[in-house]
Order: sequence, then structure tokens, then C-alpha cells
Amino acid sequence: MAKPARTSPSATFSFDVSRCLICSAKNLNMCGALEQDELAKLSGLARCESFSSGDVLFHEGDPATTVYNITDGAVRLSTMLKNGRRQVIGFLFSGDFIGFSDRDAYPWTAEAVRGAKVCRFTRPDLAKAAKELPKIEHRLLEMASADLSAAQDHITMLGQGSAAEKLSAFLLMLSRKAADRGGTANPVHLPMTREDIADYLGLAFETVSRCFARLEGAGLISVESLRIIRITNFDALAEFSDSE
Amino acid sequence: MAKPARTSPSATFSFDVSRCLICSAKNLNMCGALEQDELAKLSGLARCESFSSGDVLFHEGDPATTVYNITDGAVRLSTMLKNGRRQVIGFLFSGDFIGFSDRDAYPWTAEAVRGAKVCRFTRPDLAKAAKELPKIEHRLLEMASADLSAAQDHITMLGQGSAAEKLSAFLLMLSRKAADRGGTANPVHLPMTREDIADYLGLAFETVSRCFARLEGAGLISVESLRIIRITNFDALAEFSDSE
DNA sequence: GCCCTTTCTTGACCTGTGTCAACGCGGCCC
DNA sequence: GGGCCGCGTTGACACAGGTCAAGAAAGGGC
Repeated sequence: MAKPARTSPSATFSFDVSRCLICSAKNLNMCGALEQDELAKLSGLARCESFSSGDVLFHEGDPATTVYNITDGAVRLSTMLKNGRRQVIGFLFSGDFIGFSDRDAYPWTAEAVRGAKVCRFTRPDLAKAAKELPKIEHRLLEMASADLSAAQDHITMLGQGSAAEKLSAFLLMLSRKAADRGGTANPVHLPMTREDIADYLGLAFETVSRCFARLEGAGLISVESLRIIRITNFDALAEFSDSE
Repeated sequence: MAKPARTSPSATFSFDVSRCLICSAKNLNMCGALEQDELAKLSGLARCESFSSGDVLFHEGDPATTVYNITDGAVRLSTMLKNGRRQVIGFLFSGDFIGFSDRDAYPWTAEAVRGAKVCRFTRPDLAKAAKELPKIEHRLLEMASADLSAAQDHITMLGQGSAAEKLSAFLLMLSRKAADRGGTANPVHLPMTREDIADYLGLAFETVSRCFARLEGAGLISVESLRIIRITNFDALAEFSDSE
């Protein structure tokens, strides 16, 4: 698989507070900590961008000059190993932040999964704003802590249990995430491909496909379409995901 | 395996700044951000404790009332699954912080691996101090970001590659960590058991044992004793860990 | 609507690693 | 010093899941 060329966003806007006030992500991300006048200051530093399916926000190894708030859609963070295998580090949705990293270069590639909108800042701009508004730093610490918890859940998902258990845990996680951001918990929508899921869970994509079939056969889920999974027995799936 | 009883620390002290000034961890943890007078304020809130091998700092599910700076030794964070399997989330050393979590209850159990010293704060005390001294929050954000990077490396270690590749990556990580805190990079010291390593890497402990033998057979390492591993070919081990 | 490409499913086979079991070693306590 | 117990090593075997391959179903562009 050839390295995809960097892709320009399909649209870029600078904008004023009014755009922030109607932003659907503002209560999930760092802007939620701010009063309207403070938000106005921050909005002057922001740039809004739209990416379409498969577009690359940045590549692993690029200088880490920019941080991103995702305002809509889904973004995939992944890292490529020398042997050609890929590890998907995470799927990020509206309200998530990209840019917690102590390193000078991005340690992952960020790509839009079926379209995404972001609002970005240069690192120096955000650092300056955070110095003036300590609330921002406080909120970023909360968000980083939440990300750390999520990463630790991912670790447990990867380390323990069978392929089917991992997939169950993954579906429940997506369901919970959707509910957390005000969406619907049950028919779970999968914006990503089977291969993306496989690379997230450390499996082969054929195994993911087989496990969907097995979970459906066991009456735990119903695959309504490729990307819509209905959980038909929540409790049993939860029980199973935590290993029986 | 029965749940080990909570263990009282073998010693507890309250203390003044003088103890902080000679603390070997102070340049690695949040104290490094502070001037001497600021450190004095913080030191009044701290409690110092010593734990010996196997002692439990707290259990998974306990109310998360306290945060810890590790000042010496090693601590293991782990979580137990319903099926009796254990995932080791991380090994923490001098300079590391326990307590980034958005949850009310600890999501992991913390246990001393062959002895540890910590310096602890109640959450409210630390929150109050952070409010007065924004430097603390800034430094905590840096530390949380570093922890997140480490967790993402752990994810990649778990998701990709063979058992031997995982073990290689683990040894290199321990070597780097030791060097980072001013220790010696090469004969790698393993404070933990084979089973701890296995539960960290998502393997069976027999597999870990076999992989040590295989890496030694391949001339990459030399097992000088159970807990002292000499890396005899750094470059080859690094090449191998990233998968060949 | 139709074609072409990408993604997904299913099958057959094989290998790496988990499991079970036996044994060796070393440290600790009496 | 001797015995015991936890920890580590090694072997035999089975099976989950990886790999390779063929074909079906979606999806996008014209």
C-alpha cells in the first residue's frame, strides 16, 4: 500500500465567535470551560477545516506544529511499523482533541474516516491562550486524563481475551461513546472499515468478519448493514466482552 | 489467587521542605516546576510512605481520594478481569505520578514491586495547590501527555508483532526508562516477575520464558541472572522489536 | 443503470502461542 | 543446614487465529 499523499482540506475558514456559539462540539471540548468573551479571544486564533473520506490531516513524523479539535465526523490515528503492519491507536469523534504529545514530531498519522470537520490552532497560539486563561489548561488536563483512561481501556482490550471478546468490547465502547455525545446508543454506527477495526484490535480483518458472524449467530448482535450493528442483547454482550 | 489484603505502609512521615530538597525524583515529577518557596507550600500537604514488596497502595474500585508521586522503587498498576486474567497497565518508577483519571474510583490496583517509596497528596489538597500555582497544572499536563504517549506505545507493543518482538520492545523500553532517570541503560534490571511481564504484554508466562531463551540463543541478549538482562546487540534488538 | 474497484465474506490450511504437566532452582524461615 | 514454597524452565499437544485464495456484495463515477 503506497503512502497516501498529503491531502489539502476541501475548505478552510477563519471565523468569529458566532461560529463557535453554534459549534456542536463546544460543550465536549476545551471551549466548554470558557465564558463568551473568553471564547471570542480564542476564536480569533482558530482555523476551521473540512476533510473528506481518506484525507490526511498530517503524517507520522511531520513536525507537530498544530493541534486540532474535531467538531464533526471521525478521524483515525494510526502508526505504521517497519514490517508493513499498521496499528490504529484510536478513532476520534466530535469533541475529541488531537495534540497531546510530548514529542516534536507527530507520533501518528491522522486521517479522516468518511469526512471530518476540525478547528485547529498552532501550538504557540494555544500555549499563549492557555497562559492567559488557566481554565484552558485545566480543561486540557481533564481531557488528557480522559484520553489516558481510554488508552488504558484499549490496552486491556488488546491484552486480554479472544477475538470475539475484543470485538464485543469494541462495539460496546462505540455505543457508549455515541451516547456520551448525545447520539443513539443502540444501533451502533461504524464509520470505519473492517480492516480499520482489525488494526485497532490487533487482529486480521478476516477474523473481524468471522467474529461479526459468530456474535450474530450467538444472538448477541444483528448486522443490519455493513456499518449498522444492532446490539440485540446488551447484558449478554457486556458479560461476554468482559470474558466468560 | 485470593485478593491480597490491603497492606499498611511500613512507614509514614509528614515532612518539611528539607526532605523535598534532597528528593531524587524532584526533577522528574511535578515538583521540578517549582521554586523553593513554592515547594515549601506544597511540602506541607505531602505525606511520605514506604511500601515493601507486594504491598498494596490501593485496590481497583477504591474511592480515588489520593494521588501519588513515586520517589523510589517500582509500582505495578493492574486490572483484574472477570475471567481471572490480569492486565498489567504499567510499571511506574521514580518520578512517575499515579492519579490521572477522570473516574471517582481507581480503575486499577497499585502494588509495590519489590519495595517502593511514595509521596502522596489528597486530591482536594492538590487541586487547591494547583489553583494557586498554575505551574503545577502546566507540569501535570506535560506529565499526562507523556503518560499518554507511553500508553500508545504500549498499545502498539500489544497489537503488533510476535511474542519475541513484544519482549524485545519491552526490554528496550525498560532500558530507555532507566537511562532517562539517570540510571544505566545496558544491563537492564527487571524488578518484576516473568508473570508480571507476561500480563503486561498479553502473553502466557511460559511464552515469556521461552522468548528470553530464544533471544539469548539468537545472540541479542544475555540473561546474566533472573533479573539482570544484558543487551548484547542493541541495534539488532531494536531492528527486531520493530519487526523484521 | 452499468462497470469497475474496493471491501467484505467464507473456506481450507498451517503456525504460534496457550495450556497442562513435570521438574529444577533459589531464597527464606525455622 | 535442611526443607519448603514460589518462581522459572522445558516439553508435548491442541486450538485460535493468521494466511492464502476465491468469490460476493457494496459503492462510486460516468
